[in-house]
Amino acid sequence: MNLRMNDYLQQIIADSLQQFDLEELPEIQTEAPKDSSHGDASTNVAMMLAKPLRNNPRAIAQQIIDGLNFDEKKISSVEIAGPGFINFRFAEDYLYDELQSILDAGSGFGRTDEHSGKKVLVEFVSANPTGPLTVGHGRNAVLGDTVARLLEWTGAEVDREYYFNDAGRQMRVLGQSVQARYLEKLGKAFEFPEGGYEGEYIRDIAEELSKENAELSGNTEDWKPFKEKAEEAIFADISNTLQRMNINMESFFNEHSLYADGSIDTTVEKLREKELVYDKDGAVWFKTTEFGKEQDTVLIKSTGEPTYRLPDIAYHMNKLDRGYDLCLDVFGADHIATYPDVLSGISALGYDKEKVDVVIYQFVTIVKDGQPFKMSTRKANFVTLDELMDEVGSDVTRFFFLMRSPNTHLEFDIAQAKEAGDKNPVFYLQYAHARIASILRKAEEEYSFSKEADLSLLKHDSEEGLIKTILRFPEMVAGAANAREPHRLINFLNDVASAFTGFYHDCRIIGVDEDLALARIELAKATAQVLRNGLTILGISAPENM
RNA sequence: GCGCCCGUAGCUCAACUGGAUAGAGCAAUUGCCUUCUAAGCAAUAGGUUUCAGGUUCGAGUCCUGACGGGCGUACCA
Repeated sequence: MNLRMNDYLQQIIADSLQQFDLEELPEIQTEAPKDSSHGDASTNVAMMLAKPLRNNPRAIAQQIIDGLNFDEKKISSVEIAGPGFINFRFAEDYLYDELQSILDAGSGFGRTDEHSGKKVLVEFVSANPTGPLTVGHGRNAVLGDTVARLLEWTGAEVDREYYFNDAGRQMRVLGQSVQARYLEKLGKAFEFPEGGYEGEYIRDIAEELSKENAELSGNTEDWKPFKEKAEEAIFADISNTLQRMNINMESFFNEHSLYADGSIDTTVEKLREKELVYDKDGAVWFKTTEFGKEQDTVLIKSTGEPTYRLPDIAYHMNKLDRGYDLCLDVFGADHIATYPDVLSGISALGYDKEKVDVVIYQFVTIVKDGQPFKMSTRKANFVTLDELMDEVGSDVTRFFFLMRSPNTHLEFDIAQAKEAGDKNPVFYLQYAHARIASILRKAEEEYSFSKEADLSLLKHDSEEGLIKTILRFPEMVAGAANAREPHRLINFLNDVASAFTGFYHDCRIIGVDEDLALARIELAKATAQVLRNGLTILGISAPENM
């Protein structure tokens, strides 16, 4: 069903409900039944009214239908079914009009204006630059980017931001690791740091450095130039990986800037003014018990170093200060603990916590050689996203991370992803698109296109079924955007491809009567358009040939 | 102990936020390329939705309690 039809149905049902003396109108839900023999749309209002009206649902449904005033060009039949559903069937004229509107909207079909005028910031990836992005980061990266794309399609103005911290202990160890490899390279005495980074990329960076500048100090206190070089090289690598995955960040936000501009200090002071902060045992504590937590939380350690919560709070205030109406954070289930504290912090300081939302995804289990594979950047035990993309390309990579609900654990079988064959459901979608493109190329040769297509010739079940399916696209995009669940769109596109295949099977295009052929060509074009638009949202290519 | 997520076909997962007969893909069996792309299609088989209660016209979905798994619960990020 499409959104306009949805609105229309709700309107005429609401009008009919006027006949009952209701204190308040129930929420009118309309939906497309799973089983198309039940019609094209159905509502359950009659059942919901059974209790307040003290009548049986089927009787109420009949009264609602009797009072229904509908346009026969849109609705062809209305009937009661089952326990009290009211089922609507769309008129053919309506389908043809809507099909035409898909063709007219073209690459814009599926866009809605629900969030137009809204500024949204999606923060994701946000891996510290200690090494290349691994398959472990993939779900975050792809999910964040695709949610951003979905929101753009509902009208929002979206910025993508990468948050990082280049000042912590991790980064010091990184610098020292590079330094050690550098000294090793020059044949000098070196000591590899405790818990250092063992990856080959560290040697590469050291190698670079030794070519550029062989005068660096071997003094272990002088690790900073090594850290800087490493950060630069690793960020270049990360940016490159992101670009390969079709991800473009508007900004990189360095946690350090929150110290530099004093926001960290200001945040603590403001919380102290509200008496939400106190000193104990040399540390600074945040009274999270005021917000329902069992314990208070340390904001600044007795060493004087803040815990990550403090900059997190300051960072979110910074985002809201930049005028965003919605700040979305994307992170794995292991980071969930920080989120309530951030909300407590910002709302205590007068910010609207409704403007901060989070997309949480469950862990990815990497399966390699049939076994679960534990990755560690430090121990150089990982599969990078680049390696994966070298094998399967970015389309498959993106698709794999998107095809499951963020809410469930994702099993990523490297071998299966590499097996670029039938096991890869992404090809099913791309294949449907390529097949249509091929048909359209052939049709160019066969038909003159001198007259306008008469869409009302599309009367076959497979034709009407396909039209009804692709019409749901805008509704599906909006639903996936609001739920922040890209996999819904994938499921839908599978339905589209499958409906098209049915049509392809039942209805030939080339070789039939020209008028009918022209109408079917339009339907094929509209289908390709929906597939293309959907794949665009997913950041996946829609090939003309396969 | 407490909190969050999860438990659905042999395997990996859906089920449009409470709807009608729980669906796909792999794997299995059987058929289909002299006609628009067989990376495909058609068909068969596969289920007490972990278990036990409850809420209501109606529960895979909500509530309670078991059982099983993952992640948190740090002066680590």
